[in-house]
Amino acid sequence: MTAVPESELVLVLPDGATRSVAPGTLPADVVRSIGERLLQAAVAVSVEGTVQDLMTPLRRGGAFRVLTERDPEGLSVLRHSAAHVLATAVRRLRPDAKIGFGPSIDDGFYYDFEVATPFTPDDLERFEAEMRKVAAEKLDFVRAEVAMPEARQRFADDPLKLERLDDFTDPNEIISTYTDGPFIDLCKGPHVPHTGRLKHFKLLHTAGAYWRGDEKRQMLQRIYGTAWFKKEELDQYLFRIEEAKKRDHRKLGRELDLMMFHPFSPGAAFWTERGTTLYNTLVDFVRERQRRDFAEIKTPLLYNKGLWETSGHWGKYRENMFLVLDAETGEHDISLKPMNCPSHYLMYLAKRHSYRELPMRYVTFDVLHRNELTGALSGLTRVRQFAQDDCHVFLREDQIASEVQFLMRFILDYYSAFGLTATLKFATRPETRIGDDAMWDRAEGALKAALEATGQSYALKPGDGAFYGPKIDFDVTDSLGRAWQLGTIQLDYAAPERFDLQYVGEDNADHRPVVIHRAVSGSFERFIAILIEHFAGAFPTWLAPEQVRVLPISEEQAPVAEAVVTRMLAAGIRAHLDARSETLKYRVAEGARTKIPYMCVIGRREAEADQVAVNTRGAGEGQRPAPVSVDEFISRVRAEIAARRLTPGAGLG
RNA sequence: GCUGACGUAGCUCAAUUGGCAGAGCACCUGAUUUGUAAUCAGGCGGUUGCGAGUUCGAUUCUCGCCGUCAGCUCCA
Repeated sequence: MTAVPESELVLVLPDGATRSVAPGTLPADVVRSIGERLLQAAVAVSVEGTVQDLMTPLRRGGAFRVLTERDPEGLSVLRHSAAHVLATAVRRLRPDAKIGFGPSIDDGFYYDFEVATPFTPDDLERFEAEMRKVAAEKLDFVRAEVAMPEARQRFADDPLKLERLDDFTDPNEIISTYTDGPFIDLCKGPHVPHTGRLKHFKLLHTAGAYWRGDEKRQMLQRIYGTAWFKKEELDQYLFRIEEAKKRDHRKLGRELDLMMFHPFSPGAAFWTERGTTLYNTLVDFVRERQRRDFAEIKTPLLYNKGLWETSGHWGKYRENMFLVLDAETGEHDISLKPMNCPSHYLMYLAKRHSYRELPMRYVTFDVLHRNELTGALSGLTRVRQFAQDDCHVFLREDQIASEVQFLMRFILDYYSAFGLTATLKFATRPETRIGDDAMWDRAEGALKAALEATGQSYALKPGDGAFYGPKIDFDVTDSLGRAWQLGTIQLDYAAPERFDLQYVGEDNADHRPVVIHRAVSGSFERFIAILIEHFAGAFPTWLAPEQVRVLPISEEQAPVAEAVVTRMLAAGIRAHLDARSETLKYRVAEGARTKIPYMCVIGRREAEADQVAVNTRGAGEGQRPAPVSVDEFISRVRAEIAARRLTPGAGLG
């Protein structure tokens, strides 16, 4: 090894070789020294794990990796550049547009513009066509580092950029601009070498977005797009969007006759007979799991505002509560409950409790109302009326670890019953919080210890906890790979104070319990939406509103078929008869479309032998159903339901 | 709440520049009694989301309201 002057940067290549270069050297030059062809393929480089582009001077040494189209880190660089290409195109066609921010995001990018008249779908097409021109021109992305006065001068005509420049308070911070052709933007990068690298992209839609995410500021016009290195990746992405649309619970919910909505009650579902069966089956499932260790209670739906003043909700969240006029006082000082917590505290307060009773777990499935903004409503995932599997645990501080472990096991087991897996997030003390540091140390320590005892991996979300305590969030991933935040375990030290909750300890003195808020499904409404999309409407037999449909081939078998249905109902199977005067073909097609797990056909042969010919969902068209004795079929389906198997298969036996 | 788009039969969708609102499926009736992914025929079904305005005439143009969707903001 030759001695390297201290001022030199040492770059360690993946194969262990080193290069030493002067600070300020461009990565492009380093890559060229490795190979001209590598330079052609390079998208950006990674220095000590930080992605930077080829035209940003090197300021530090360390592990040096060249990123090509094969490296996923390169994708966000491409997308960010795509945003600049979009802005370049927009400025060509709409020179008056002021430019906001244009970052890369999951699956794509966006750019915000301030324009006098909003964009139309036609504009979007013209912008995309113009982007293709900009890409074809292969304009180099040129980086420049400028001093503040110069930067102000360059962006003098763009108030959005000038405001952005105000954020540069640290005089040592580098202000950089990127130029591609005539377009210049204040931007720290990184970017691909030139616009020609952008090949496979599509503009998706426009939307309004507040400047700097502040609803008090003006609304900008945001354009969303997606970009990929390979055409197949773009096609796959667009295909995935289409598939997701087919599974949309709002569409399937109507097609499968599960629920509906009506303008007279926005944000509240009407559950059909089938949907109600599904809903109740789900609630029964939770009930069964909670039978031993939880106490289900019901509390009132309406409360005087005094309760919300005590809980602290009246001041801050009143506008999200449905207030009811009290005819006697003439005031709106009654409200529908938006959550169950305070009512559980009142139940707890009604008696003196011994340390021996703890942990005590109250659970309630009551209807809750929250007056969500109209623009926030969306199908079953964001509603005004819903129910939670809402539990509050009252416990001693020394029980936190074991309780958290218990609840976590409960939640994860619950998800796995649906074939859903969850990732865990550990959220710690936020900026604004109550309680002293010692309390937070204890709470976070206990939560963390319990988390780690489970052996589950988790991500840390520092500062994302509730204001009253740390929490564990459960993000569930569905069959399309989408993540949904469902379950939560939250430690609460504030509520026991506000409500003056107590228990009598071993020492015969009063002590303050801790409260844990726990939800598993989040809300049943939202959970059902996720289940519909996760299963694409093809529910496991135990959840299916209609589990078996019995089809007599002709009128002759109708009485036998009806008797078979009766036997199935008696065995606890949700069976229906379809003896309509339609062809078997027609009835089978309809049953398949409705995603019934089993269709039992009864012809002359089956009727004589007390058998059914079973069509199993998922076996596909043209399946050759094997005859099974009615009793055998019933016992197999019962076993499948009892085991809550995810896919029907009893008939294939 | 904000920005934009949209709202035609139960559902999915048509309807030249403003000129008699239509199809498929579903539903009803009849025929058919069917051996595995939509049998045939006939019929019912509409104050074109609601309310104003412009016009000889409005599904079509304008305004307001309601709702839905894509986002933004919010989600105790």
